[in-house]
Amino acid sequence: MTTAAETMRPSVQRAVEVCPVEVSMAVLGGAWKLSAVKYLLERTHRFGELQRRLGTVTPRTLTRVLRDLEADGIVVRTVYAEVPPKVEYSLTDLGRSLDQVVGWLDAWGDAYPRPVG
Amino acid sequence: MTTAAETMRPSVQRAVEVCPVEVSMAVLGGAWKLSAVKYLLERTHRFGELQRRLGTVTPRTLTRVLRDLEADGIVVRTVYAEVPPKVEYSLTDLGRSLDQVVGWLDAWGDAYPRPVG
DNA sequence: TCCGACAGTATCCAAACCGTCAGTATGTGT
DNA sequence: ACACATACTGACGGTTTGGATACTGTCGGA
Repeated sequence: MTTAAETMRPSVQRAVEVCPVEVSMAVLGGAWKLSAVKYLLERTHRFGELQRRLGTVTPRTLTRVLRDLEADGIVVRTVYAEVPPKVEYSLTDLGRSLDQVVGWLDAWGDAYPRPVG
Repeated sequence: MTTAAETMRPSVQRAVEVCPVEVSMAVLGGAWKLSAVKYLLERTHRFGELQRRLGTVTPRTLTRVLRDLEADGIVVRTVYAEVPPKVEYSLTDLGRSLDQVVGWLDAWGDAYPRPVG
């Protein structure tokens, strides 16, 4: 049999040993991840669409980000057997369950420096 | 004059250029950070208390985590001129404003692998 | 015939992150 | 005399993360 722990990415596994919040941060932390999720909450995107909306991300990095999110069960990757290639990214139920927090973190980040001065 | 941007840590500054959610992750992302905040939401802690509650964190790492949180306006560090040294860490208003999200992320992380298996 | 769009890969490189180990200073307890 | 507790700091190193740059293959359009 295969337990969930065996297929988890190393950083997530480590987090499980420590604290639930660490698990969340292991899955959602890191550059571009939540921005990508934020756009995917809007609607399904193609690879190039995400790249353009994120602005300065390189294809190499975006690929890694999306592959991690896929491995963690947040996004689904759908490949169409067409030429030129067409690949769509959308959220799983688990990914959609992030709607609230992402909205919250977006608002908090937007207001961030202001409480200081 | 001094703008907020000038005193921000580099990773936070970069995030500001990208997206508000990235700002949140720049401030809150990384090992031990949200776990520390979680305990500090309970009450003020001394350095050693936090270290023991976090379990396997090294003093070196914990220091860096707390210094970052201080620089980002999340925690306050109070040093008492005593021997042996006594240092207390507590949350700022901004830090306390994380109560909801931390609770949410803790719950989400706790439930995490179950939706899959 | 050559160019661009598409969704990436390959390879290399730099910075950030996090950990280990050793050491600091001072006062109390045995 | 010696260890212990406290809250660190410094030097160093490995691993992970993220970025720069160049390249792949196929098709439709100019």
